[in-house]
Amino acid sequence: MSTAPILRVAVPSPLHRCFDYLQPSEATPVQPGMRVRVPFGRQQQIGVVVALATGSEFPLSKLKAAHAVIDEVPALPPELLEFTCWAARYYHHPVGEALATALPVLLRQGEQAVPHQQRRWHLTDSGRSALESGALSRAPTQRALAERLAASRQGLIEGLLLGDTGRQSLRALEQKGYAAVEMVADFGLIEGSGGASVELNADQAAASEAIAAHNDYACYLLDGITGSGKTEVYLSAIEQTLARGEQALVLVPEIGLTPQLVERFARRFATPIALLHSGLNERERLNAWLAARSGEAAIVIGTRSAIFTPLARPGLIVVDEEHDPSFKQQDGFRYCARDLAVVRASRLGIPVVLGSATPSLESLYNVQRGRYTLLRLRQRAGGATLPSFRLLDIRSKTLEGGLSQALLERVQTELGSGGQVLLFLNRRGFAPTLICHECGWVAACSRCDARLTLHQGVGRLRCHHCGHERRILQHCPDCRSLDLRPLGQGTERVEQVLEARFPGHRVLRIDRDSTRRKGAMARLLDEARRGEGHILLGTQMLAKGHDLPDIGLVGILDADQGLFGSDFRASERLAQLVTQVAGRAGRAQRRGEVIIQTRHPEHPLLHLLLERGYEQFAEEILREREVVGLPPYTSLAVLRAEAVDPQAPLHFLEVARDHARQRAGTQVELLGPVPAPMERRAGRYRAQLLLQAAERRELHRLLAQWVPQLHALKAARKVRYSIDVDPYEML
DNA sequence: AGCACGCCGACT
DNA sequence: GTCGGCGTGCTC
Repeated sequence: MSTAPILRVAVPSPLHRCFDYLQPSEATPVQPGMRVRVPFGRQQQIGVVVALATGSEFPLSKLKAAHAVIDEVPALPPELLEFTCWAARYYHHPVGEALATALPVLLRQGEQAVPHQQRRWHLTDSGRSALESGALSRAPTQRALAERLAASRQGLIEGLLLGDTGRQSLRALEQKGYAAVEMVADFGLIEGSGGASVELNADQAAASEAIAAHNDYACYLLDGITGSGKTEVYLSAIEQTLARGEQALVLVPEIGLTPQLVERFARRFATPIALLHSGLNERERLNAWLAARSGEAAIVIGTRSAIFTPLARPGLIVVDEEHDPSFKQQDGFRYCARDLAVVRASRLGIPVVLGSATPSLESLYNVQRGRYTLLRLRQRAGGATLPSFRLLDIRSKTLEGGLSQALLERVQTELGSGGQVLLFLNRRGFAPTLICHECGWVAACSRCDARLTLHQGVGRLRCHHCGHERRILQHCPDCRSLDLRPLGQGTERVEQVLEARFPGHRVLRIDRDSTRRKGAMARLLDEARRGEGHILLGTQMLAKGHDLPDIGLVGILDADQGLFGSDFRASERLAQLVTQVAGRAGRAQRRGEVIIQTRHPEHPLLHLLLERGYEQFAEEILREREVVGLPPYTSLAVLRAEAVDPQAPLHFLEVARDHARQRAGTQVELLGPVPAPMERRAGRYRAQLLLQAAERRELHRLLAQWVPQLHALKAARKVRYSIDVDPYEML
């Protein structure tokens, strides 16, 4: 005799465990991955059945029954369910919350997992003969409708068939039995036209063949300098995936999912493509998700969270710009989609391609270790040469809007010869500081340990850390002086200076402020591509793989921010930024030039990067990381805490640290706690405790015991805390 | 995280 | 006399 199984349910709550339930009374067969509505405390929750069990640690008599089973088929297929649970364990995040993040919001809220339905009309056989016999000649509207239906093979969606009128005529056709309606799923997919195909160069062909050589798990690092045509390799590999009848999942950075990229895919493949990005509403997101799950979508392109897309016939995963920090989620469930892509591919037994012109140190390390296979693209399309580099010492130089005279003159000659210029400054706004010239008072944020940035365009002072905003002051609150001056350079201010200095030329400013409105970015880039003699001025947004016009001169206004960051990844990021921005220079016949302004022209890292290139630079930084024992040679985790009370975070972290000490061997080092580099943010004090281990295994052994117990500590009640495994930023 | 229970201050 | 502050404990 078999008893009904017990449902092990992950409920969205910050608790690191599952809850057991009895099956609901109507005995639907329950499978893992199905959603259930369950009583939880005094509330109701929607949870996911993680497993079926024969017993429970909890007294059987106290088990409650689930209210209802929502799905007939598991919302999460077994592979995705197990993968997500694995990720929750790896990042030490509560399973219920991890599963909730993996599900589209509508499914989290209990909606049925069905795509949007549309009414599709087609002509019946009798309708066809009626049309041929001319029976509709006296009803012109009906006749027109019937003719349009006759011309379409699969029938027409009602919205497309009808304008404002014609509804009655359509009903008439239906009543006569000439037209019939059916409900069809509308996944909102893009239908590629296909056709366009490009001849690959030798490097590209070799890379694409390597990827397609066998279809087991293998991880490839596609290291291709800017303009070497990485996308063509992806497309070619995907082509072979599709030819096997399998699906491809493509992950791109947040800013990388541009209409140009989508067009490129659509022009290449005559297949349905699903997009998953932040611009979708919840219904569209669910539709795309379902299209991937059903296999309706052959290609799925999405940002970070798309790594949790169910796939009916997975065949290949691609991660474009794999070094991009936006693959790491910075709050809640702090996963890294690039790392998870490798894990998922391995579990699925399919290849994964990580592509970048500036690979992350982690990936290069994995190549050295023989875990990844390196594929190199060394030729630039169209035979374009790499730009030349020049360091410009700006110590004791007069700057005009952050530009030295030497750089300004170079801009002048470049524009004079009809070339375009790209200037890079990683600081938006007009000026990063407003200072009183009389007494030295500076405008500071009342809620953060930070200065307010002056935004002259909107006439406000803004905190870039908490969003706090105020009017621009007319006089100093300390000494009443009217002499308040902006100090330092932001893109807004440089824009003004450039406009005054080069009146005949268009300055296109591209930063978060100028591209906030929908489509603004596309319009600016469009103008840049069409025009001549433009100056492009922007923040790091410009460095992220957009299709830019040929640039004759690239200027980096201030390289020093990246040279002395508090974060151990600062130099890696600077090198990636410089290399990516420089990659915009000289793509066509002419050799471009990159000028880097610095107050540290002797800095060895800058020289290494400019003289030997990114790869050598990366090798050197890797050696340094090995010597000082930083990732990827060690594993890190950070426990962060914040509270309004200034003492509470440090106190909690001390208690937590002592708690960990009791169960940590000598294998895991506990460093700190220390206040965060910017201690107060949005009115809360922040601190962090660093955990470091030579063996990832040891770190995880400790975290697995320790993290679930933290919530029971008294000191935890007074703070908000989070655990970050493999942190990207130590802020 | 929610949500309730429970035990001490200023008010219709 | 109550309404309500947030400390503490629980969720199968």
